[in-house]
Amino acid sequence: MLLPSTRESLPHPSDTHVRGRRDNETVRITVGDLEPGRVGLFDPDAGTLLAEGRLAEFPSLVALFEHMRPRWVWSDTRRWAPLLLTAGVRIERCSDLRLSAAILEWSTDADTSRTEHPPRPSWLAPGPAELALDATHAAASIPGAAAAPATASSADRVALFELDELDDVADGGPREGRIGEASGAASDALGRATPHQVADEHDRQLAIVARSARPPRLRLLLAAESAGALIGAELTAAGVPWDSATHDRVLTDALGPRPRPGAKPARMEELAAHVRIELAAPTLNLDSQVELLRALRAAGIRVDSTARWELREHDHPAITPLLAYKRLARLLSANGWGWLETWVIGGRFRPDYVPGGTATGRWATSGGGALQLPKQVRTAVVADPGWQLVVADAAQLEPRVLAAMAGDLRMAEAARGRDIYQGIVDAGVVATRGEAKIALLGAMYGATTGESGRLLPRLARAFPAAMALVDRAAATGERGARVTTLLGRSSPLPPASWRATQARATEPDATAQDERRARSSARDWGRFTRNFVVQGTAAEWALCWMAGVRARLARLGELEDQSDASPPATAAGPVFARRPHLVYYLHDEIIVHTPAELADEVAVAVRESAADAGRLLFGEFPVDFPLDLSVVQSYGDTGD
DNA sequence: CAGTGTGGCGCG
DNA sequence: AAAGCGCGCCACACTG
Repeated sequence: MLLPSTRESLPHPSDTHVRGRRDNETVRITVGDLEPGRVGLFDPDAGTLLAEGRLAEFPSLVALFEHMRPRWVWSDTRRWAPLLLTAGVRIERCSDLRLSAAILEWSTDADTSRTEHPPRPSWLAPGPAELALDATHAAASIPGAAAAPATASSADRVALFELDELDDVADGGPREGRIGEASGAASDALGRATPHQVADEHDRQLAIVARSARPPRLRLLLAAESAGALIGAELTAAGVPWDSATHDRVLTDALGPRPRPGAKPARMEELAAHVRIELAAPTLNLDSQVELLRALRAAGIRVDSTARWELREHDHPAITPLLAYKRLARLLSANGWGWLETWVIGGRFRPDYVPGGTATGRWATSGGGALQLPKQVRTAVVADPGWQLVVADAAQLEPRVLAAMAGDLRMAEAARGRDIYQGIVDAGVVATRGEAKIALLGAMYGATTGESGRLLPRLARAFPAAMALVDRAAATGERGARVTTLLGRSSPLPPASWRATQARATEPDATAQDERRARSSARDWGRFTRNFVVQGTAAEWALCWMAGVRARLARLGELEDQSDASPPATAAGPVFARRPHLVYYLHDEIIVHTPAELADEVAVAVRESAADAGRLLFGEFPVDFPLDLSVVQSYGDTGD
């Protein structure tokens, strides 16, 4: 087992005197603030304060204990991990209580009715522990999951903060908004937690997990989520190796030389002039949708928007230069010289990752647009001298996840050892690879019309189990209930406005329009929950994959530390300068920056981790997760 | 004038 | 004409 959480580690021999602990127990150490500016490390199982010191001493205190390979338990990885990384201290594993609470808060797997003592209120979780809203949801998305006959007692529903600012929580209504998002008050509370409070919260969470219907799955999810949080902090610390000169060349080739502030690049001006002539609109500002739409219609081009997909359908001499202009405008505003100056410092792009930042468990980023790096500028991602990039993405991850979740053997068979879309063609389900792709995406996204909708029945006939899973998830969402991923992340409830719309349609004086609107919004939410179970479980696979890669890279790095075959990647910071390390993550794709002589071993580690992730989630179910993997100097050289 | 909403487009 | 999910960011347009 490679995932930090699931590997039981032996305490260092010299630690056995620290406390009488069985060898197979994982040591945990909680981290918190004792008073402003002072940090404490606490052993909750021995009840001992292990160490305390000034905030500046925190990394060296952690370093003192890391050889015991403890699980570091803290409120928020985004607060604590950067302090360690800038000081050159790497840890093996942690528990992020903020992210865990966000998952457990809605974990309908947790059954509070079976215990005399409901979980203690949390100073951490921003909402009431609504633990039993929909007993059937688990069965809807987890094969073989038993529905927990749980009802939340009112004691579970107390507001967890005794803070007036959180009135909206105290009413006990469903919380809306982003997963893992903390209010200002919550952030303050997080910052002030003592190591003892952190320990209490951890105990509370462990108790919820233990009472849940599927403790091993939730345990894996929380471990993976926490590993992800650590990786997110490490990705920022290491940064994406970025060659600004290459980026500048891309910009100059496309746009012309960098213009003075306020001016448009030469290529854009040329194209704009061209468009103005063709539209006979000499003063047209192409950046204004309003003006542009008016000018297009005045020129006899019947469009309802200025969107590219719509413009593309028209044959008019203004269209080609207009589309070229829009493409350049996008490049300039999203990833132009301004972006380069703001986001690339010292040869590294350091985006701010937000692990668990979306409803489905995918990550978000804030600033820099790291998850939207256009293919065009990926040539600027270049390994340091003597280093290489191992770029890998999981081929058709979501359909494979769906096949495995649903236990659909025929679909898994179509995927095994090949392109799943081709496999579907070979199985005689549809005629072409293109049709297979459209049909499968349509199944996961909830298409109803067009080519996709037309192909769905054939897919359903060939793969009834897979189709039934997503259809069930959609039906659950249409009822306004939650669905759950394989490991136990639950979807949010629809907003109050959604419920109001549904309620209105059932009133005696409801109009046809009320009913239509209710039906439409129910379908909308059903498409969300349909996709949630697949996208969310795929995100879980990716977290496990990445956690495995991280663990294996750490082992390679220990060896590499002894050698100096490659020059250090000093811009990667003190922890990673001589070790292969993750530098980029994009839903189903990773990049490892590695000393060149280790690239082949890294590639093996990445592949083995993918296989491990499949087994962690799906056991021996015969599904595979092949990777498209390349060892390159530049991200632009991967061939896709 | 700042704050908010929307269209458009990049990524998976 | 966006059929069909999840995001973030930019510029423009509108609101108060």
